[in-house]
Amino acid sequence: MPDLDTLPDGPETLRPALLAWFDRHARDLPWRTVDGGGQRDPYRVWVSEILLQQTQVVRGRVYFENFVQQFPDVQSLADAPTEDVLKAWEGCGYYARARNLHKAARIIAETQMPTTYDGWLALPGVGPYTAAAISSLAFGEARAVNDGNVRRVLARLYAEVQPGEKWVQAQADALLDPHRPGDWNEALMDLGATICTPRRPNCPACPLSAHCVARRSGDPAAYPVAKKRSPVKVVRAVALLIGNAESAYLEQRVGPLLGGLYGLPIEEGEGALERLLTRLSARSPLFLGTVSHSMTHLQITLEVYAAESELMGEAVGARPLSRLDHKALALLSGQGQLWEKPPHAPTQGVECGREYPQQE
DNA sequence: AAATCGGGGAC
DNA sequence: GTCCCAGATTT
Repeated sequence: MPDLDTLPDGPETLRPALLAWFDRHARDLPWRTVDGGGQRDPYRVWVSEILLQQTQVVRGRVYFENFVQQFPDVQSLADAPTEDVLKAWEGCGYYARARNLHKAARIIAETQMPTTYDGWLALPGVGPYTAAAISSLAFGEARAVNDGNVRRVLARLYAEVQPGEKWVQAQADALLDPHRPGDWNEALMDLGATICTPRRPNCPACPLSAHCVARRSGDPAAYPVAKKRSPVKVVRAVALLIGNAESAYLEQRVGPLLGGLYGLPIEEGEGALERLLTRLSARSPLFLGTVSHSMTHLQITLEVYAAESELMGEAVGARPLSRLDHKALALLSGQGQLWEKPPHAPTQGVECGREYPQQE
């Protein structure tokens, strides 16, 4: 016969414990507002869930407030140009979220808004987590979410060192309170975000501490083990600035990386500067400096040159730009000396800098 | 199953 | 520097 003292406690024990805590400590967040009938606006729930993918709440909140003010409903979003949506997303990262959100809005405007998990899952940018979140939070469907918070909380609750996706979903499904699915999902996520944190969980404040196997083990932060990461790729590229920090020649990027955003013309590899000059009919390049930009899987070093060309610049502020391009443009704002070549260029050991003509 | 896709918070 | 963040999509 198994030792009952070491068995994890069941749903009947855990549900009331966590929900009672949630009723008192739920975070006050703008997408949680309800109407007179106690219902949430599915559009606001949807927008928030897309914004919060891999984005911390404090940060997503700022973008959410601005986004729903500019696009208060599905129709206004569907009617907007993609570029306006990207501009509202500027600086938030993972821009495929904005592109897919906009694409889905146009699909909804042409058909109707889904009301079920399966319906939401069929839309671009909506995966298993987001479909479960929207269907439970806005429509009361009994679907258990599986995000980073849920994974960590359940891994500790059951002392599972390497919780797989299937395992987490199975535990989440079993624990979900079918009477309050939305509240249960948010309770688990609030707990993970405020109490059961990655580095130093605040176990004394946790409503589940008496039931947590990882805490009983003495080192709850050891669960789960960190996921392996692929090595960061190092990239070197050259950018050309025609114009100045306020008005410059920009290109719209294509492809998955920063796709849809605008930025300085860029080339990679051998002869990058020469190819840029030829492609843009530019001349008299002057080295402005380098900017380094780190992303999760990329470490980009950009050598920025200023050059002259007949190409017309445009107002930089009107376009959506990545942080990388804002850094590159900032070289022209607070610059000191400019160089014909990078100071570290191995061609000669003598510095050959010269003053750049003052811009008026 | 593993890579790719941003940028920043917290340590 | 590390790991992580209300993940989804592509390879």
